[in-house]
Amino acid sequence: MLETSARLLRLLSLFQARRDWTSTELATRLGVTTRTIRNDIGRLRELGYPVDARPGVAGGYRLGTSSALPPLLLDDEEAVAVAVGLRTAANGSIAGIEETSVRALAKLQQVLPSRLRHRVSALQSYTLPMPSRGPQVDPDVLTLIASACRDRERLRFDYRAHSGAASRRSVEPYRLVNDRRRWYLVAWDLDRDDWRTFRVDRIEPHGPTGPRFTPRALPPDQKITAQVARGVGEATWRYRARVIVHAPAAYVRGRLPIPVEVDRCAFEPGSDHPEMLALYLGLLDADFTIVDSPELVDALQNLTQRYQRAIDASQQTSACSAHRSRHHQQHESPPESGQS
Amino acid sequence: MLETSARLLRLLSLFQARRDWTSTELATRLGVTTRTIRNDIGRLRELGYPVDARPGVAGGYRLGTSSALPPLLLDDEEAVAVAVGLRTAANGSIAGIEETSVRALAKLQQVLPSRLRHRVSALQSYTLPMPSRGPQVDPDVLTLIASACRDRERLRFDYRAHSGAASRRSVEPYRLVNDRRRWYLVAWDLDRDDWRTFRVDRIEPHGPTGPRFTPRALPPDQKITAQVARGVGEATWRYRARVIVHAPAAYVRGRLPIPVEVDRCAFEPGSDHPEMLALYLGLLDADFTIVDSPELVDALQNLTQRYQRAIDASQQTSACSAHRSRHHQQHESPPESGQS
DNA sequence: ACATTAGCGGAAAGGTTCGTTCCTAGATTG
DNA sequence: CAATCTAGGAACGAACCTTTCCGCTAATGT
Repeated sequence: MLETSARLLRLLSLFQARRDWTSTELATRLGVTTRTIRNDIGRLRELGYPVDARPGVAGGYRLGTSSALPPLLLDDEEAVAVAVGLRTAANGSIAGIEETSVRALAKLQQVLPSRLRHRVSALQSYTLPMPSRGPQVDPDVLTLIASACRDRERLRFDYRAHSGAASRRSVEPYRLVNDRRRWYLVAWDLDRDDWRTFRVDRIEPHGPTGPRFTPRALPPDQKITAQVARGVGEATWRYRARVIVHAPAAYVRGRLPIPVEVDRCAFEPGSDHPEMLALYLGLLDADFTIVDSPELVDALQNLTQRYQRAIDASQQTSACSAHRSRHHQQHESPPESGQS
Repeated sequence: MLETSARLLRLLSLFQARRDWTSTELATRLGVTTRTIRNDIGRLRELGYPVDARPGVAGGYRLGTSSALPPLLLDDEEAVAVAVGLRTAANGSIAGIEETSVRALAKLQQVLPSRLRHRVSALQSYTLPMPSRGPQVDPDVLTLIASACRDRERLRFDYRAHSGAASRRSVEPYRLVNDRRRWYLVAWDLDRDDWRTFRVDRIEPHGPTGPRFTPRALPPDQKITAQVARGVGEATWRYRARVIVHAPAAYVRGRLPIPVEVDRCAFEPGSDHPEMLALYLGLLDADFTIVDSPELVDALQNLTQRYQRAIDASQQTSACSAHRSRHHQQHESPPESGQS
């Protein structure tokens, strides 16, 4: 009866690759009678996957939308696309689905053939994704931790504390929490015998995941719950400005996919950081005026000055080598404006 | 023996939800004997899904990575995350996988329960995604066209020509081609009786897809092939600059996830538009010098001036109403710097 | 070293299911 | 009206599935 199961899977796959199939097409492709196909269709329906059928010369079978998602059968390229999409989503390009993306990514990563895994990381390294302030989180580390949480496996890593000192930790990972661009791991620290919260960007995993553990009761209070309650779809921004753009509303709407009040050209974009906002506004390719947002004005001033310095320095084109030596000198010391 | 097929599917699902399972766990969950589980594991292996098994007290079963991707069994939230991720990927946040993302999206969209579809679009509307120059393409339109191509169904839409005049078209869609941020549809125009290329952002679909058609031979020359040959993973940027950042390489690497030559702090970021590059550099929060890239210098100058104007206008805070009237006046006319 | 836990797989029994070959009926399109 | 599809019942022989036993091997922890 292995044949039957395989055939059902292939049927689902075919229905996802193309929408309409006649029973004769399916029969020849799977090497069985049309009667068997008919039986299989019945089986699929019994399994909960509704198959629409239409008689007549333009008829055929078609997989309908069920209440539950059928198994997805992806080919190599599509799998890579999904993985890459999830990684960028996990990185915070859309507010509210980071955690879920990481979970799905952990699921996919575990069954992803290694050759595809290489393609995913290769693709990502060529990417200049969502600009972000603050340190980047390695998606591999993220999925590793997510898997460990899911499978309840101990985790060992080096942790750079705020002070800069590194320490080796051994924890039981429980939750991965996302706040704007930052990721936190809530875990039971085995050495300290207490709950700790770690910043994921400071975690450097060490060795394979350890043995499985039996979960403890999570602390009831915690801001974990608050974080989780933030929920899907609730976009909250840290900064919000009111801006008037000197261009038709339709023009603005065409460039920024956010709701803009018509015939006003005034809108209130939000962002996690005023500098980000400034950059978005720069993309509008239209003049604008800021209403009541001193942070944004500051950010603009900051950027303008920095750009001006870059322009001045670059005008003297032969300055290349000189600058290079100057930078070498700076190399060991942190930049003037450190990360927040 | 529908039971058996359903059980295999559930087994796969369980293996994706958690990694390790003992046969007793699986047996109680599925309501069968452990011997049956053992048989099922054998079946899975015969189907090509390798199941690792380890004896002993810490042992159990675990789905290994096969050469082919097993069917993905996602829950609601994960499905939404995948859909959203694919949409952003299709929108061009990563070079080279746009077409594939749209294909996968079409596949997913067709089997996605309607309640999830709503959640996806709801989430997207809260998004301020990849900043982009040029008009945005509606992902719904994109997937609709992709489905029509795949299923060989006629398509009817209103098309805004470059001149602004709208016309109703009826076509046989063949290929969806992506060039940087733009999407093109290669189709056979039924009214003109010839091949035409349409810009997707100017397409407004009309009514459901029409009857199926038998495919014609695609023109052999065409730049279609060249576009397709661009292939996955080959990241080509339109502009490329050489920049020296006055900060440690580690600092830069932490903020931009791209390869940076160590101890040089010089790197060559690429982007589709010099202005984009300028904005990315602005996010580094460190001074930089441009080597040999006049376009980038121009872009910087452009931005600086625009920001300066915004700052000047915003300093006089009471200018709000004055500007508002000025903008009203401009409202019907396009902005000075139109879209390219 | 020993007990415990887990997977491995053969054999046999019994009931069920499968795929096929027929056939007729109903719906839709052109 | 003819062609083209799906729908589904009947019957038959072969194949398959689940279960119950059983002894075996391999890893782990005390």
